[in-house]
Amino acid sequence: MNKPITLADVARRAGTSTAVVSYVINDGPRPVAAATRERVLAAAAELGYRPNRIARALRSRTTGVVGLILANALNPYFGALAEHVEQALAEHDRLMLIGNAGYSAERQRHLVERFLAAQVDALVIVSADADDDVARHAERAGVPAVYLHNGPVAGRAPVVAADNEHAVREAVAHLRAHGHHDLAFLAGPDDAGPVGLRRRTWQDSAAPGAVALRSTYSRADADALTRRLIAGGAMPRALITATDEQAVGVLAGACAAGLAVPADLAVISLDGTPGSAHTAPALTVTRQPVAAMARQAVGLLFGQAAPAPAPRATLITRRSCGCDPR
Amino acid sequence: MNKPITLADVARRAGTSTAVVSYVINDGPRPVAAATRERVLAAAAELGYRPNRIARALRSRTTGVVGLILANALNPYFGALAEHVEQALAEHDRLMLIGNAGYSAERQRHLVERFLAAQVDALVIVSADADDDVARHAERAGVPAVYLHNGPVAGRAPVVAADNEHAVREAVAHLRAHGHHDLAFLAGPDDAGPVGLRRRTWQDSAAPGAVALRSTYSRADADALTRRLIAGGAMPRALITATDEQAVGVLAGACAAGLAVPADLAVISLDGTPGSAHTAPALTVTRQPVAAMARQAVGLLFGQAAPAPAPRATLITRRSCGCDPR
DNA sequence: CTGAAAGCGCTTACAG
DNA sequence: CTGAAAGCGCTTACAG
Repeated sequence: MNKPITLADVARRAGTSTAVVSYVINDGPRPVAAATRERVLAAAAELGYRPNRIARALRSRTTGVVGLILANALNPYFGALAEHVEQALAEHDRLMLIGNAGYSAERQRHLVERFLAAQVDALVIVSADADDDVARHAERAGVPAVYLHNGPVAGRAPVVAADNEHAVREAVAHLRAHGHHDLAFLAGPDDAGPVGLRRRTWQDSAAPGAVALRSTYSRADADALTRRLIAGGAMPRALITATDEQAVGVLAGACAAGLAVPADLAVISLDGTPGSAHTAPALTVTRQPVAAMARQAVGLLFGQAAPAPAPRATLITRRSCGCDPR
Repeated sequence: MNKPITLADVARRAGTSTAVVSYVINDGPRPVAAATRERVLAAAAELGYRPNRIARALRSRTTGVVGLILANALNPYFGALAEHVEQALAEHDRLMLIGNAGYSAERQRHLVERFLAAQVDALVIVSADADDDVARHAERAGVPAVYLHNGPVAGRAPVVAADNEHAVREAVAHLRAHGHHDLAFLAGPDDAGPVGLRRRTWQDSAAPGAVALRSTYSRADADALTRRLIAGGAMPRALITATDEQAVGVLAGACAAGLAVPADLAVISLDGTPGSAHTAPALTVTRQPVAAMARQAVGLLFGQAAPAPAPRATLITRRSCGCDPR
């Protein structure tokens, strides 16, 4: 509660001006004599000086804070993305403000406004709605923005996404190698974003005539759908799920209905979150390169990375496709 | 990129002073004549004025930002907590800075310093290490802090936790009602924090002589432990797991080793995250009142809630204990 | 009810 | 290499 030490306090103690103290603390932009620098550093240390970032932000128009907007914070795939964004940001000595859109375009817009009002230096958007180019608001305010995983294709802001087609082709090839010819696909509620791309790739490469199964991205919905399909005798023998959350729901539904995975149903999921290694049975997945994606997005924000080729997922074979690691 | 509108711009346009504009924008602290207020509001709207929060923060020494430190952001239980904290904060019109300690006391200390330097108005700490009373640093800086779920018992900052003993007793009673006498317990790596309390409650109420099983809070570890126990013929018939992550690992290990849940092994977990409803088989849990906990913690920060009784978990029976909802 | 002005703690031309 | 000073955009006593 004791009043904080300011630059002026340090300057007084070191017998110099605030300008010089600032130069020492920030290592620039002007040189300082070695002896003076020592005195300043000593004074700062003795006083326990900590710069007031708010004052610095007001003056230099940069807060050191980046906003992350998440389509849905409770989905572990997005959680993993957030985690890697935080790490990449920490390496740039930036703090992360987080907001959860909960799959709502309106909440997403609201968050963008709030974050801009908070004077974030930049925005990373894992969009809840690829049709709504919210990055425009940031652009208008002169704040750089980048979409991660999902964003409007026609917008001005860059979109960092994985090579979704590649992942699907890996899954298709692997299931075929297991001898499956009819490959079903559990898509999202609509064909927006990366999941739409995954659905279309499956269609083109594996099942031109088939119609995709659909559910929301919640475990509950995929679980319920699975039970319904099994009850109606309409469950396919081999299934690719667009996301891990859906795969987990499928496993739950199959278990509840007494259907054996992989004996009666082979499953491959396309996210590959860490949790997929410990389902019952363990999920075969294409593991999306979330760390690389996060790093690329943050790099773009700090002008360090040129637009790079989309990172590719790796196929991780486990039990659910019919492989048996034992 | 066009230069932002300031208070002064609005004042000029409305033909008044910046003081009056400020009074209008903030609805106080001085009254303003209705006519003047109208002019100001009109000018602000026409200009598209948005207050600069940084300047406001420097002057009023309050940023509208609260820091949340998470023991481990990738654990869905903590994720759910974070989600509810964000919601409670949004209701108070506060933004949330988030940091992940990754179970490291050192990273946690570092985050506290970073957040204090960023001038957060308050701190919510889901502590990675109950022995390290990091809230003291905040207190010294005059920043209110509250621990959530886990924190030092002897510290000055309040700790908001659920009634852990109650949850354990519910689980014990339910397993007994299923006819189980020997109840094993999967605890954490040590007895710190809420999990320690859960372990001791199990010990006292169900198995005074027994020794608890232990693993870290990762699915991988609980999975591996389970396989080892099964391979060694040492798997108990009824198990309470301290956390959902461990329960999920147990289910995965049991499935991999061909052990049937609940026929050969009954399981109850003590977190009750949303995901527990869709495991294979579905987990019976005591659902911790995370929303109430988050709300209580945030309430304490804003001086709205007196220390309240610890919220209690509810038992949700599903398949893994031997109940069959069908 | 309103206005002129100080000041929050920094950064950065500018002058020396 | 260093210092005196302006100014970032607000809020808030203070005087009227």
